[in-house]
Amino acid sequence: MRLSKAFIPTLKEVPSDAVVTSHRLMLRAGMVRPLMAGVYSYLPFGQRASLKAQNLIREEMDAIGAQEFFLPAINPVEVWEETGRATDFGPEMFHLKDRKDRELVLAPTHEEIICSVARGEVRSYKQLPQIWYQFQTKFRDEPRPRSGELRTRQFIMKDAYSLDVSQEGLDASYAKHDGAYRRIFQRAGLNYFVVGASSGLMGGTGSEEFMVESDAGEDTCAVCHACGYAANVEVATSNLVEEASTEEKQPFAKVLTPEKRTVEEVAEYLGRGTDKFIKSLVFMGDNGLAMILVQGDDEVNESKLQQLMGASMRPAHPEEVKEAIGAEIGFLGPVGLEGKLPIYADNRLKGKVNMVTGANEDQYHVLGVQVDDTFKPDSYHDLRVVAEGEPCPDCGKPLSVVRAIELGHIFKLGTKYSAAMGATVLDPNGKDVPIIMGSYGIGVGRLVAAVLETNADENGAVWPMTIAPFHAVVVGINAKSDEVTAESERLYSLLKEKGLDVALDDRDVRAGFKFKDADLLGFPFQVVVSDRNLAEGELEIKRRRDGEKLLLPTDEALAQLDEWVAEEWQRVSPEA
RNA sequence: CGGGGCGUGGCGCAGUCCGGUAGCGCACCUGCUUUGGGAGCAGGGGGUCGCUGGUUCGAAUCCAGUCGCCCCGACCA
Repeated sequence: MRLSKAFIPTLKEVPSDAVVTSHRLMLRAGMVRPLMAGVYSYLPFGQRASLKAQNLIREEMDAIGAQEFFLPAINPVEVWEETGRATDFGPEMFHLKDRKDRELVLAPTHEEIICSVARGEVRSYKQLPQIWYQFQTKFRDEPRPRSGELRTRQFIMKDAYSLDVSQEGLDASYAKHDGAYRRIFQRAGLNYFVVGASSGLMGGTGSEEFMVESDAGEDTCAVCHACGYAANVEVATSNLVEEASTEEKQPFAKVLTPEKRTVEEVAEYLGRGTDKFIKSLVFMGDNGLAMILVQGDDEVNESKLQQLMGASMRPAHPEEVKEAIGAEIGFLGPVGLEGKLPIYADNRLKGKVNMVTGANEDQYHVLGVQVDDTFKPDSYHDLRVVAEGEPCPDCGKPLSVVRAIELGHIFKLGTKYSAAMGATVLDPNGKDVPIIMGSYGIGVGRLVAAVLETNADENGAVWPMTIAPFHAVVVGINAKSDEVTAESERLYSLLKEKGLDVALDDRDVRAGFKFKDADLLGFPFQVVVSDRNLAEGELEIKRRRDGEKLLLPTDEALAQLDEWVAEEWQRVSPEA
C-alpha cells in the first residue's frame, strides 16, 4: 500500500469525546469514525486490523474442525418467540417491520437460527458432533454504549455452536474451544486470564469468560499473579484468617450518635476503626426481609447474597425498614432482632468482640457487642467483596483486584434451545433426543480495542504482528529525491517478497510528519531511507515496541530486520 | 432509566454569566522560503452558532420545549 494513495485520515488532535486509550487511538489512527452512539464506520486501516483478527480466529476455529457459516442478521420474530427470548432480551433487541407489516428483529446472537438449521437437517446421532461458526454483525440496543469499540450496539462477533448427542460430547467440544480460545488470545498478544462466570441470560450448566486486564474494562476481577487464580469479584473468595481477639470484653452500652449514619461517620465520631463496626443492611428477598451483616470495612457482595435470597433480591426501601424495625437506616443493628427477621452474617464476623453497631433506635448506636453472645445470627456465609491484597484462596499470596475486558465467553448450553425448538436427533437406541449445544463467542472489535488498550504508548499504537494492519512501513524521506524513491521502491518490493505486509510512505510531506504518523499507526517496524544515509550505503531500521533505532550498512540492516521480525513473531507464537 | 457535562467552519476550542449581528489554533487553497520528529511568512475560502418556538428594536447569548453526543450509576457478551 502506498500511503500517497491510501485513505488513512490520522488526527493530530484528540477528539474530545474519546476517553479510553483504544477509542482515542482508533479515531486518531483513522481506523474508525462514529456514525451514532455505539455505531462506527470501519475505515481501511481499522478494517485491516479487524480482518487480521478475524483471520486469526478463523485459523484456530478451522483447526478444531469447525465449519464456517454465514447466518441471517435479520430474523422473523417468531423464531425468538419459540424460545421465549424475544421477551427475555426485551428492548435490547432491535425490532422492525417489513413492507407486509411482518415483525422482524435484528439478531443479537444466533442460537435460534442454528437450531432452525439443525432441526431441519440433522436427524441422526451419526451426523454429530458438529461445530458451526460464523463472523456476523450483531445488533444489541445497549442501554449505554460506551468506551468506543468496547461496548457498541452493532459489532462483529465470531460465534460458534457445538452440537452433540451426549454430555461427554459437549465436554469435548467445550474443551476444544477452550484450547482454541487460549491460542487465539495468546497469538493476539493479549495477557488474558480465564474466570468462571454466571451464564446469565444464556442459560446452561457452565461457562467461562476470557478476560484481559485493563483499566478500561467493565468487569472487576480478583487475580493471583502467583498461581493464576482468577475470578470475577462477584464470586471471588479469599483465604482471610482472623486471629482470635485477646481484647478484654467491654460492657454493652448505648451511646447517642446524632445524625451519624454511615460507618465512616460513626467511626470518626466515636474515634474507633471501621473494622470494629458491624454494618447492618436490610434486603428484600423471595422470602421477605432479611438483615445482612458484614464488618464495617467490608462491602456486601450482592451477587453472593442472591444465592441466599433469590435473584430478584433488592435493598429494602426505607419505609419497609422503618416499619419492620422501627428505626431509620443508619441506626440499624442485629441486637434484639433475633426471631423478628432472618439475620445472615458474613463469616468474618464470627466471634468478634467489642463491636459497634446500630441500636435500632434513631440517633443511637450500641457498644460492647460480642458476636454470638450479645446476639446470634441465624447463619454465617461468605457475603463480602474480596479486597486487594487479601490472601489467594488457592496459594495464599496476595490477590490483585483489577478491571478487565471480557473478550470471549464459552457456554455449555445443554438443551435449552434445541428442546424448545425441536432440534432433535435419534440416538443409538432409536430414541428422539434434543441436541446438546454449546455456544462460544468472541467480540472482534472488542478484541482489536483490547489489543490497543494493552499495546500502546504516548505516541500511538504498538501492534503485535498478528493484528498489525501492516507489519512494516518504508519511509522515504524527501519524495523529490530520485535516489530515495528508487531505493524505497526496491525495499518495498523486497519486504513484500519476504512475506511482510508493508506500506510505503511515498507522500510528499516532511520527515517529522511521516515519523509521527508511523509511530501513531504503530507499524511494528519502520525502514527509513534518506539521501543522507544512502550516501553512506546505510539504512535505518526502527522497532516500534521499544523504539530501538539502528543505522547499519544496508545488507546488515536487512539481516537485522529479519531477526527482529522473527523475534516479534515469536512473541505471539502459541508456544511462547 | 437516574445524576452530571457538552452541542459555535472538517477537528480542537473561546465567546453565553452581563443581548448589539462570530473569533482563535489545526486542517484546506495560492505564492515564496524551508526539508530527519506533526515547518515559517504572506494572502485566501469556508459557519442558518443542534433544532423549534418565545421575549426583544435586536438573540450564539435570555426563556420554554425538543433532538443528539459524552461521562458516572443502574443494567448488560
